[in-house]
Formats: sequence, C-alpha cells, structure tokens
Amino acid sequence: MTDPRSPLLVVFGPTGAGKTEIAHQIARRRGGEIVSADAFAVYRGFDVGTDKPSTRHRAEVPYHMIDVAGPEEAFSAGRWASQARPIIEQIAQRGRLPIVCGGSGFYISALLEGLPPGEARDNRLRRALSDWSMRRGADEAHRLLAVNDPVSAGRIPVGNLKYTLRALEILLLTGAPASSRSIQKDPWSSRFRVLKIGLRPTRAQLHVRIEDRVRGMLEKGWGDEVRRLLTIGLAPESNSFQAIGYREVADWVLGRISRQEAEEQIIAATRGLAKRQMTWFARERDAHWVTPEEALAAALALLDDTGEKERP
RNA sequence: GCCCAGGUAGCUCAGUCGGUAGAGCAAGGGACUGAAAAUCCCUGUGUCGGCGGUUCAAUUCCGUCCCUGGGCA
Repeated sequence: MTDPRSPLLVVFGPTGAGKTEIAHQIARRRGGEIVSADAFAVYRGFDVGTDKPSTRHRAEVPYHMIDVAGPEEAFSAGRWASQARPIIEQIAQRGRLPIVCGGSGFYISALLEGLPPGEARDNRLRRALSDWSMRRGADEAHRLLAVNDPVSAGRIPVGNLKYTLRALEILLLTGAPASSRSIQKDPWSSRFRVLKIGLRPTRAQLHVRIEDRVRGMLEKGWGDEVRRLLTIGLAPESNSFQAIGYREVADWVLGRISRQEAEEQIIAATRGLAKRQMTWFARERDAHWVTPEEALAAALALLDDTGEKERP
C-alpha cells in the first residue's frame, strides 16, 4: 500500500542543533522548500540575532515565513499557522517537498494540530486587562479567574500573570471558560504524510554549539543591528525585542554592561531556551529522534521509504 | 614590612549575640491550546580558607599561617 498523500517533512530540535543546515541539505537533494518555524525570524531587521539563513542559502533554496512582519508588529502562533498553511499547500501542489524547520514548538503544533477557533488575540481587551491587573495586582486577577473558570485557575500558577490574563481574555471573548475548549478533530495536517525528525544533541554538544553561535553572532555585527533597531525608534517593549539576546546587546551597545557580560548572559539565556525547547519537544512521541550527525541520512531514508516500502 | 577589609553553594554575597547556613544568578527537572527565543512552577550538603586553642558544642570567639583587594612605607 502506498500513501497517496504528499509528504510534509518537519524538522525540529533545540537551538544550535543544526536544524537549518540539515533542512537545507534535504531541500537541495529532494527539491524542497523550507518553511521557517521560528517565532522571531518573521521580523524584518532581526537578522544576525535570529540566525536567519544566509543569502547564499536563500539563493539555493526557497525560504518562507522569514521577514514577513515589521519589527514593531505583534505576531502570534495563530497568525503564523494561518499564513504558513497555504504556503505549504502551494509547495506541495508544485510537486516540491515542503520542509517545516524550526524551534518554535508552539508554532509547529498550531500548524499541525491547530488552535481552538474564534479566540484570536484581542489587543484592546488585552490592554484593558493588563491595565486592570496593574492596578489590582496579579493575585486579584487570579482570584477573578478562579471564580469564573476554576479549572483554568487550578492549572495556572498565581505567579503566571500572562496565562491568567489570557484565560480571562478567552472568557470575555467567547463567554466560555478556557478550560472547556478543545481542538478540532481531523486537523489540517491530516491531508499530508507528516514525517517528523527530532534532533537530539547531547547536552555537552549543545553547550559548545551555543557558545560558538553566540560568539559568531556578536562578531557578525549583532551590535550594529541592535543600534539600527534602536535608531529607528523600535520600542524595547516590542514583541520582537523579546528575542533572546537583543536586550543584552542593547545594554552593551548603550554602555550599561560590557561585551563580555552580554556574551555570558546571552549564552546562559540561550541554554535555558534550548532546555525549554527539549522539554516541549519531548512530547513528540511519533517523531524520529536522531542525533545531529545521523539526521540527514535518516530524513532521506524516511522520505524514500515511507508509504512505498510496504508492497507484498 | 606595617595597617585595614575580606576569604561561606559554580558566581555575587547575606547570616549565625557559639548549637554545622540562605538569597539572587548559574545549573538541573517540569508546564505550556493565539505574546512562545515569551511566561511560569519545582530543586540548594557547601572541608562556612588551612592548622591549632577555648568550649559539652566553633563556620561563628582567640591565636597563627596562607590567599585576595585597598592603603602606608
């Protein structure tokens, strides 16, 4: 039996695992196009610090979902998924291989599994809730949630104001508690033969790669990039500016800390990110988990085998 | 050489009026349903610089030595 559905390759793993290079090699060998699943590569002007693919890479293989938003915009997982889906469909229609590659697990699950409908972020409401909680405090916000949606309140720690406010936002937006929501069956991704490759480097390997990566970024002009962003008046509270390292580089550029301190802080923050990413991806039970070294061969074998090997 | 201030968790430090110690950061583990590279939760045994002394008991007091920083020569 062969699976008539076209393949959709998904490559994920922690920062510094080498996802980009592997996806790029696969794309070159199998006529693929890459859809970046990266929450910060979407922002224009955030290049060095987000480790966007080089111009050489982009000339060799089409890349999507990069530079699709202004640096001052507030992006979201939902917006990313709804933009990425038609792109992936079109790649497949062209007879090419769509390769989703990135470290933003939440974005990938929004793409593959979907999100509850009708609950897009509401900036006005969000602002109002935020102002209200500023005056009344996080405890009071959590208490309000506990009264109206005790299940969600039980799941969200009092200290997590961001989650508390989102649950309240959903409540006000839909009239139903966040805890009663569910994701639709028959997700968008079921039209594809989804092949997941999970990269799992060793901790030691990861630490070395992260250090090299951060040092490399600083050498490639990260400081100038941040200076430029500050010059155009980008507010440091912008969503885009929450990307790891940008605040530290800004502190360095503005003379508040030394370059050495910035480097150390960024490395530590990046390690923390990698750890959280691995925790998130650990749920991917149906993924093919491989080391960075075996990833390319494993992915190619998977693409060749799946769905066609099972003849009598 | 002398004087002063320090030597406590990987780092920066707090503390014990003598009953073997705790914060932040780091590190490790976890959660995650439209801000996600975000946000949050959990985890702290370390010759309390070395050696002696006093004491039932010293990291805490005393002596001495070593190391670090500052000052005076």
